Formats: sequence, C-alpha cells, structure tokens
Amino acid sequence: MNARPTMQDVARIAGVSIKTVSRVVNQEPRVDPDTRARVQATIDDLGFRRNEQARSLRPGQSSSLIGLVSGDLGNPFYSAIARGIEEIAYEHGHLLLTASSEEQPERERQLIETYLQHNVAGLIVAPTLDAARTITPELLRGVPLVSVDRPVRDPDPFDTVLLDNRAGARRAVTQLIHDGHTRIAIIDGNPRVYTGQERTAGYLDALSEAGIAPQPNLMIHGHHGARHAEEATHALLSQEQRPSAIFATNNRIATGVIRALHARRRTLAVASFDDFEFADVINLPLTLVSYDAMDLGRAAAARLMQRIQGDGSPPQRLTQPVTLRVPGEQP
Amino acid sequence: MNARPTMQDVARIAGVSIKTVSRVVNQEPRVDPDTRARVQATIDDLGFRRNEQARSLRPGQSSSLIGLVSGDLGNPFYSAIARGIEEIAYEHGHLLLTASSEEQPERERQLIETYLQHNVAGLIVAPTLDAARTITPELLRGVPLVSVDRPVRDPDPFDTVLLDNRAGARRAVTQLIHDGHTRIAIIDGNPRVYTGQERTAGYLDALSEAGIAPQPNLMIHGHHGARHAEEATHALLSQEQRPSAIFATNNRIATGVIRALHARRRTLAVASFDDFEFADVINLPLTLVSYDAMDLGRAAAARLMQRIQGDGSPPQRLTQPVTLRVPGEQP
DNA sequence: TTGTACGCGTTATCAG
DNA sequence: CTGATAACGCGTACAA
Repeated sequence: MNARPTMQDVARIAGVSIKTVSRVVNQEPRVDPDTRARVQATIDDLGFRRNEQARSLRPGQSSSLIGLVSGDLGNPFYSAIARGIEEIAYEHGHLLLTASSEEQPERERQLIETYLQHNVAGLIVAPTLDAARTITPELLRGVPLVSVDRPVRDPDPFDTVLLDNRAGARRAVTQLIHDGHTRIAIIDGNPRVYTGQERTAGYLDALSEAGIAPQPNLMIHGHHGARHAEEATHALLSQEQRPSAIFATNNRIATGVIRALHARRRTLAVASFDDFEFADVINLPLTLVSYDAMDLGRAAAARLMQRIQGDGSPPQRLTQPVTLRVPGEQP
Repeated sequence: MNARPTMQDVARIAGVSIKTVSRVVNQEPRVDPDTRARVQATIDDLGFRRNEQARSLRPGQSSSLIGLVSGDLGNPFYSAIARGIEEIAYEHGHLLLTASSEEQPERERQLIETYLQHNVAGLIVAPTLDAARTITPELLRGVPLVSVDRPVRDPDPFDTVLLDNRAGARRAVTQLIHDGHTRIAIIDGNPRVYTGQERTAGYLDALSEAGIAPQPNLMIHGHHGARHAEEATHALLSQEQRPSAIFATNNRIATGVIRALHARRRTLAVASFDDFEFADVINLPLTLVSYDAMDLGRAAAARLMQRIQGDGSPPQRLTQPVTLRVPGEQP
C-alpha cells in the first residue's frame, strides 16, 4: 500500500531538516521544545518508524539482531532455551533469529554464514557433533559466539553454558544406590554426544563411590530415541543378570524405558536426566534430574550481551545447577 | 578482529570495478568468464559475503526476514509451529525472527512494530485475545500477515490457518457417545478463546446429533491451566450427577483431569483435543484429537511466501485436518 | 538550536 | 562486456 515514510518525509512535512528529525527520534537533548513537539506530532501522524537496516548500516552501530542455531526448535528442550534467550534479548532491545541445524554440521555452518550476512551482533549455538571442524574463529570474524548445552570443542575457544551433567547423573544414581539398588543399568544414546558422555561418567562416579563394579552387560549405548531405548529395555530384562533399576541419560530414552516396562507390566526403579510432565501420573518409582532449560538460554544470552557490549575477557565455561526430583514429593 | 571485506575490497584487489563484483556475486550473465573466475577467486580468498542489510536498503529489494509472534515459544505447540515455518522459510531463502507476546496485546503490537522497523518481508502471528484492536492494516502498511491457530478477528482481513477445531471436537465426543456415554462433561479454558469456543461448539454438535440435551452442570468454563482443571475435575466428581466421561478442550486441561483421576484412583473415559506423548502409558481409556502442529506452521509459511511473491487474492481461511487417535491402537 | 554534506555497502542506470 | 555515479535511509562531523 502506502510506501513507508522516511525521515526525509517527516522533515519536509514538519518543515525542518532531516537532522532535526533524527535528533527527535534519538531523543537527543539539544532540540527546541516547540520544534520537538511539532516533529513528534508529524512522526505520530505519519506513523514514521526508523528503518533499522539503514541505521545499522553505519559502522559501529551493531544490528540488534542475534542468531540462534539449535538442533531442532521443535524439541521442547531447545525451544525452552530459545524462550530464555528471547527473554534476555528482549530486555536488551535485541531480536532473535532462530533456525535448526538438524544436527548437520554443514547446515549449521551455512546458517551461521547466513546470519553473518545479516550482520548479527552475536550468535548462540547448540553445536552439532562435528562443529569443531566447521565453527572456527575465522568463520566468525570477530562476531561473538556462545555455545549452549554442548561445547564446540574441548577446550572451547568460545563461551559455553552447560548443565552440570556429571554431578546430576552421579546424584541420581547415588540415590538409586541409597534405595538399595546394586544392579543399575544405564541406557545412553550416541556415545559421541557430549552430554551423554558426561552423564555416563557421572553414573560411573556413583558406582565407584559405592564400591560397585560397573558391569558391561548393564551398559547400553548407541540407542537413539524412544524406540531404540524400548528395545534395549526389553533386551536388558531378557538377559540373565537383570537390573533392578535403570538410569536413562535423557527423557527420550526414559520414554522408551517406561513404554517397555508398561508393556511388560513390570515395576522397576527408573532414574532419568530431564524432568517431564506426567511424571507424577506414572506408577513407577522415578528419580529425575531436573533443571530449568530456560535458564540455560537466559545464561547464554546474558553472556552474549556482555560480549556484544565489548567484554574481552577469556572464554568462560558456565555450569547451570540441576536438582533431583522424586515425583510424589511435591515441591 | 578483521573487518568484514566489502565489494569495494574485492574490486580493488581483483582489479575490477565494484559493479563487476556485484555481477559475479549476483550471478548475472554478461561477465567475461576470465574476469568472473578472477573475481570469484578473490571473493573466496577474502571470504567475502554480501551484506544483506545494505542490499535490502534499496527499494524493491525485500529483506528475506520474516517475523513470528506467538504466545510463548516455550510452549511445544507454538515451537512446533515455529519449526514448520522455519522449514518452509529456509527453502525459500528466508530467515525467521521469533518472539513471544505472552498473550499481551500491547506487547504483541510492539513486537510487530519492531519487526516492521527491521523491514520484515512478512509476518506470522498467533494472535492474542485482543489483537482485533491492535493489529490493523494501517499498522502493517502493506506488509503481508498470516495468522495461525486463531483468527485476528472474524471475519478476518488477513490470511488465516486454523485447525478443524469444531469437527475434531465433534468427532471425539461422538466417539464417546458411541462407546455408550451419555453424561459427558466438558472442561474448557477461557471462554473468550477462539479455539475453545469452536471446540465447545463441536461438543454441542455431537450431543445434539445424538439427541442428548446438554447439561449446564457438566459444562465447566474458565479453567485455565492444569491446576484449575484438576480442581474442576474434583468438583465434577463430587456432585450428584457425575459424568462418565470428560472432554478436555486442550492438553493442559487434560493433564489436570488425568492428575485428578489419578489422585482419586478413578477410571473415567477422557477425550481431549491435542495428542501427547505418554498417552500410551496412561491407564485410562483415552480419545485424542491429534494433528501435526508443524503442518500449521508449514501452511502458514507457504501462504506467506505466496503473499510476499505478490499474490493479491482475497484473504484465505485454510483449515488443517485433524485425526482421532485411540492410544493402544498403534498407527 | 538547526542545517549541510558525506559515508555506510549494495544495486540500478546509463554511458563507454 | 565493463565502469562511473547516483540512489537507498540514517547518523555524524562540522558549519552556520
């Protein structure tokens, strides 16, 4: 419809120069109150809005855009992170671009490049497995990046916000041991995934502390998604040395475990990283490692804002706390 | 670190004019192959990337940004929509901005304004209750908008993508009637919400078709969130004329209903709009209205892409299909 | 207090 | 086939 009005238009109609309009828009002090009022009236009248693209074209003016690359925004874990980032970004007057890498490093790199073409002020990335190859300081050209949930590589040249994966797993498994369990199985996903590695290490920590020797036939790896975990559970319960408890390293695996137990009408103690709704309605003794995924996003965004504002300190690794929850005990 | 190279830099180093670089970057045909190769080599060498902000500063060049305003990106329903939008946007070379209105009309309006300041090519909005007042064609100034999940107003001057709320509810309740139920309660949220209204209408359709008179004391409204629905369920089960089945108009309400039934160790038939994981593990006869939320996003984005490409046809109302699912019956 | 002139990085026009 | 030059909308020196 109507073309969008520019400062030029406002200036012409208000009978002032473009610079005066700029001063009013940017709330600069040295403007005559009458002039200011007249210009403001024209702005309101025309519905003028500053063109942010033109504004940030000037050097020094950063673009107030930040970019997020996660594995899959449809995954509630990542969308909670996005929501947390959004909240902090909004408070700082930034907008958030979101895109999903689908865990493909090449797509991830491409998305970052596209973001850079759009002059983002900073990036937050939940890195893919092979991000270490593709995400480099040369790619970024000085644009700050904060990784979340997993590090880009280890040690990481970027700021990183992680969960306390190892301690959380250790505490959950220790709780199972406290409850008298000694044959505790673990079902993990892709063994190359950082979080799974840490959580497996925590599982071993707990066993070791209790003087329990880990049993290879109780340690299942490479079972991605609920379906695989379901099969793995059936396999575990069919073998001779059956576990009395199962530790699932994430909630998709926990879902599979619960499905399998439900199908067999078996009651087993289940511990899991990640909390979930309906935990209270499931008739199983559960021990859940709980945390606020939004806080991960908030922390990552807060760190990024510091970087955007020029913080040049060495890369930080921030660890977010987790808590143990036993459903039935209301918080 | 290194400043970002510009076309100017490429031109200087390759020994050509800036326009020739532009031609190579934009794959325009009339360039000498040798020149093209030399320029391309320089581009690769310097890692040059076109500045999209500068590009879209020119009139006519739209910005390849689209904006999404939903109630809460942390809500899996909305994040699935966002994921669907993202997918289509990516295929068309567009990037997605996301932000949450928190169901506040003023914030929603502000976010739309901010998006417009950033020159978005189009908008997708899951409108708040009072969006009818704030989202107007004047606000948008010709930028296309597609509403999703709810219309902005009725009739809607914008394209809208909705679920088949009424038919879905009707089919679910009809299923309950088929199973022999006649005292079927409904628990709905805020009666001003469009989807709840439609689903309530579908509930009444089903009763009417079966010749069952609706009973006011079985129709509960205004119970937002799982907690309220839990209380409402307790109240329903404490009154004289108890229902033998409950229809929950969304999954948060269903969660409350299931919690209450679990607490009372009661088995009741439950129908609900919205599918959810764990439905298979809950020991209750469930009837779920299921759909793919990503498809909502895909449809909205596809429509928006048509508008961005200049489609000037009258506003469309697209209805996405829903299916009935009875957990236990594997798909 | 206000205005003029220039530059940001790109694309479009039009001449060579 | 190639290049000089003028926009695009805004902010910033520097003048007035």
